[in-house]
Amino acid sequence: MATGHTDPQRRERIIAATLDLIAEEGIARVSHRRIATRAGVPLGSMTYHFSGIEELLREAFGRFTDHIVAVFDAYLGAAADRDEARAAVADLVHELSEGSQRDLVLTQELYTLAAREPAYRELTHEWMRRSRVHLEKHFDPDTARQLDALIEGLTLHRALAREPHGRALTLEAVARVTTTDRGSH
Amino acid sequence: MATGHTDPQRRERIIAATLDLIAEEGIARVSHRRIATRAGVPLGSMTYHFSGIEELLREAFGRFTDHIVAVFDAYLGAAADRDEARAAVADLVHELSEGSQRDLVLTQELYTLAAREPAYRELTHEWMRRSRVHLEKHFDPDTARQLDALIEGLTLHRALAREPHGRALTLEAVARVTTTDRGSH
DNA sequence: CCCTGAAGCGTACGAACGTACACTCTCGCG
DNA sequence: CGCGAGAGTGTACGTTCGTACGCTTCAGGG
Repeated sequence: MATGHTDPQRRERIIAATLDLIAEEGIARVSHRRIATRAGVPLGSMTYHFSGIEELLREAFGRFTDHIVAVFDAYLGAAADRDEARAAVADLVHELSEGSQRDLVLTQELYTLAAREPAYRELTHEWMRRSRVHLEKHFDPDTARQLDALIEGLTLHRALAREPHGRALTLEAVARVTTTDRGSH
Repeated sequence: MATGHTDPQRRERIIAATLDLIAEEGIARVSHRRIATRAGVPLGSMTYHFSGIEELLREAFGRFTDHIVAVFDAYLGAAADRDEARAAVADLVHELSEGSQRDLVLTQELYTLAAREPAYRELTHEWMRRSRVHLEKHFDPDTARQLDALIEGLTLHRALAREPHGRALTLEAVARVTTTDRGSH
């Protein structure tokens, strides 16, 4: 076609198509051609806008963490006190584990990359940092850290379990971790 | 070469090479040829022993879960009472998060597959079931479920964190989740 | 109105891929 | 000893891949 026109949306559409493809078919099936077809752009656009698949993946997961951090912000930012924060955490866990399959899959893909390549760990660090900022508004730093890990585990197990646990169990776990005084054993 | 001899170790070596390759380079870079080179077997062996990459992956991750469940058994099976169980859980979290990079990466790869394809979820179900069997020897079922999720989250966050938390924090989180009586908030 | 530089595209090439299948080799039976 | 059967292999085919690069198109200056 060669429109000769600058098209600033082109990059974004390619990135969106990349995330869709990864979510549906996995990193293993990502290729320039498949992304181009999905995005409705010519193959030549791929190398024109991105130096290679690696750069494309980094950008795509950058967009994804922006999105997922926004979800965290939406749920945790509104909480006014501890109890609201606890409820928000439970809502978040249930949203992430039974909401769009897309976010769940992309999260796992990102963790997989992060587990192997430090470059992607920057993204997960930022994500963890941002979620802790919210949690530390209501809980001390150690508790926030534990709670953050608990959110991760509950979300994953709930998403993968044959019979996902109910909201009551989520809330109980959150309450236990955020209860700072000593109980007997 | 065509030795004409049955070689029962051949399959196992291929599976081991597959796991090594996945751990080091990721699912995206798995191919018959690369596995064959790594395993020191001719290309023709690949299709002779396995109907295709899919079957190979299923078998490989089956071996991996056998291994990882054995690690769970080793840590949790020996605990004689609640406090030993708590300590074992902490040991397990720290072993998984700072032990071999290999197990960590393979775990994430498996979760990624499980998040997208139900077939792989069978493997994670069995894994979760087995770990709960151990935990339920010392804790009630709801607590075991929460603790199992906590283990997952603590392990992952510890493995990916810029500054991993110490054992004290792990133990505190475990204690909180396994403390069954009510504390004030 | 023409010219030019930037923006963007189509295509071709070499490498790597999965798979099929004709083939070689050895063991054990007769 | 000879030979059939089955285990295991080498190779060749069609496909798909990433990438390079010459080409087309058009906005804006002269």
